[in-house]
Amino acid sequence: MKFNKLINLELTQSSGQTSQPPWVINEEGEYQSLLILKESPVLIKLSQKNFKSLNLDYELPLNLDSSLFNKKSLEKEICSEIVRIYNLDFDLDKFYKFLMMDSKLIDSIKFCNGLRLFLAKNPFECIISSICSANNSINRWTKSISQINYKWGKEILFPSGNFFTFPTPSTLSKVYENDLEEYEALNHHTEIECCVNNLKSCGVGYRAKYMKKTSDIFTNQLNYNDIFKMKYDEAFQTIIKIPGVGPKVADCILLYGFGFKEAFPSDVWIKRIISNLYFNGEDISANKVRDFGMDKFGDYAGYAQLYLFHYARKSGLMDKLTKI
DNA sequence: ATGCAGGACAGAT
DNA sequence: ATCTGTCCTGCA
Repeated sequence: MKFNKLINLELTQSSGQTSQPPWVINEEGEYQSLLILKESPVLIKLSQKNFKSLNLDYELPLNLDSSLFNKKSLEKEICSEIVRIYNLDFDLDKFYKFLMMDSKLIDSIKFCNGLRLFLAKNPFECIISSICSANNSINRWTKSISQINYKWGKEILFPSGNFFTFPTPSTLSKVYENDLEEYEALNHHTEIECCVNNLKSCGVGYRAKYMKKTSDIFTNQLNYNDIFKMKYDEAFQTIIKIPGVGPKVADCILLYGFGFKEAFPSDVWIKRIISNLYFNGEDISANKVRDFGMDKFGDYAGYAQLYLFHYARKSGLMDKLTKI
């Protein structure tokens, strides 16, 4: 299958969006991920020769009776899910015309050409990823999330290898928080050094308890599907009550997990960039940056944040701002 | 080796 | 309402 849309897959994958860690690259250079669809779990393989199109191949699980499903409707489902995750229906050319109206933003187009939103395949994975990303580096939170995925996800066998679903809120809520808790629960029947079946062993640090509490809330109180039905403000007020979720993480969850494109996640980098471009380098609060971004960019706020961040990163603007 | 980067939060103003 | 110190880990 093929999608004729402008997209830079590599850039989109590596841009640090907190929906999920980057997909796994195989020997052929394809980006692979397990998707759970109504018809069946499928292993997706994406590749591209140039930024004008995206090629899709897929595999079904081993030991699956292929007479049980309809190939046509499965492929239709796969396509609409890929269009959704990579936001392929978003009109990038129109967005670029919008950026061109601001002389400070024009350069971002050539640095970020084909960069798209990378939306969650699973909102809960995005919630946990976003909590993990707080006060953390991209490299570290993606490794932690991958470990959580294979330690407590359900394994599914494909011809190309084995992949794991992301654990459910219920499963994650029951995982030990740290090695000591695990050690006690096992009545000391093992060395504490061997206790790695716990959240902290994934390198999440003090975020372990936030993740456990959050998992419990989504098991017993909150259905994340309700968030999709809300308006942005209500969704923000709901999600910011989650432990480990402040304004920045809430906006990441709303943007990458639920597709609220009017969200403008304001971290220190966005703050430095906005301050440098629009406030003469003056020190402004994260809240003011958020208000400014949402007001200036409207429904393009999420994309503007993405483009500003990577433009600054690639153009060397960030290095310049760090040295101040 | 110590110091620092990165948001949320509790406690204080 | 706004500020300060603390939380954990990986990397200079």
